[in-house]
Amino acid sequence: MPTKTELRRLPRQSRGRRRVDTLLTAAAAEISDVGYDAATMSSIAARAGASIGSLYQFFPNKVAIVQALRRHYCDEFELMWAPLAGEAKRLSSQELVIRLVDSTVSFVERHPAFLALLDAPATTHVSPRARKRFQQLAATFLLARRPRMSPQKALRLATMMLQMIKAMNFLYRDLSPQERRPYVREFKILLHRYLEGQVEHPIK
Amino acid sequence: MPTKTELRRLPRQSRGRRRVDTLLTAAAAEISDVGYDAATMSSIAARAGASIGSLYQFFPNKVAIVQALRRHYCDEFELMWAPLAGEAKRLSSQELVIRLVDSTVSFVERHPAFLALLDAPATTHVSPRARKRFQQLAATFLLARRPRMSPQKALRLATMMLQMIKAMNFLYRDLSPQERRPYVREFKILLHRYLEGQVEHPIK
DNA sequence: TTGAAATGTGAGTCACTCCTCATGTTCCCT
DNA sequence: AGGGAACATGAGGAGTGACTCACATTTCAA
Repeated sequence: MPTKTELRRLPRQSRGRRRVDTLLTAAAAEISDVGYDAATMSSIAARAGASIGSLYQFFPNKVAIVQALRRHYCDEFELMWAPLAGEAKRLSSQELVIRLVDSTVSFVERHPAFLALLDAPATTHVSPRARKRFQQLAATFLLARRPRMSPQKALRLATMMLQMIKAMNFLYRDLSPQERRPYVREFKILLHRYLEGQVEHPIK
Repeated sequence: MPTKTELRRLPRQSRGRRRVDTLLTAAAAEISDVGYDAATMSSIAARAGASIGSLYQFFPNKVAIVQALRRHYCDEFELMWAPLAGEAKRLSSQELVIRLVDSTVSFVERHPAFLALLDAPATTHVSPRARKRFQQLAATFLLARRPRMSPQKALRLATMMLQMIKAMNFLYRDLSPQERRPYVREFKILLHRYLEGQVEHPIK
């Protein structure tokens, strides 16, 4: 049976809400500093200025913390990208790509722990349902620009697009700051060329 | 200081060489079955029909095992791709892409542990030197086809290409067998369109 | 044959980290 | 004011898994 990863208890007082917030912030900082494996429950609690017991008041285990973080990230991404769905029909293909890539870069700059979580074990991933919803969101961008495309194809392209963005995140994390710019540009070109491709492709 | 990850002792007898071989095979099987984290030194030794002590005769720690595996994989990849360097000038862009992608797919089919290691911690990665050599190899393919390209650009394109192939591996691992084919095709198209792109690109 | 080097063994040590719990403190409602 | 619920604390239980070591067995060259 899978591990329970919901909050153990929902905070009821503002003190509790502040605690949960502080704990998640500390967890993100710790994970970004030392990585998922080396981030221990004690170190997270200590960093938040809380006791171990306090941490366990709200989070039943380590996975629950990471999943809460990921849910936050998911929400922020959707908030960030939601407007694009409406604008997509007015945007050119390259403008869409630029928006998607640049917003992602600014996101990972704001959330270094997101990059550190790129190779955390699969047990910490968000639910397949949430993944699907995310893909659907990306698919709407493509469908808005080309309404005649089949939903299946839109979903396939969206999956590819998201995978490319994930690949960019990996590279972004591992490159030195001055190498990043040119590669980000390269990813825009790559995505644009891929999405732009119109003619029937010769590869069987 | 970083962990020592060389072999603790080089096997001197054929018995020893067999052991090392068996241990590495068992490690790959175990990692592919349960993942890097859950694969314990005891479980690996047991799977190889050896004792813990025997395992530690040759490998000083867990990281050393994974690095030995990765070195094997590296060698096989280079062996597999080396011929392409010579043929590249005769191959069309799409033929090159097809060869690269198909050989990678057959590789990961033969070595499921390679996929399982995709999100093992960075401490288990091969040395930056080995990485660089690999990128250089990929760069020669591109240079062979377009000798007028600057080495810097070739290296940048090679890095992108390898990153795409890595992204494909992630997707390949996470997809169901019947979903894989169409996505592999999609990656060929993506790579081809990216490498084929000739005109100055409008993205700043 | 023989002895030194190579290899094999597995119970035990050690360090570490997740998580519980009994008890204390703060908050808030009536 | 008072009492119950929410929150805080940190020592310790419990389990795990990497790694050691003293000793046994096998190999092989001289």
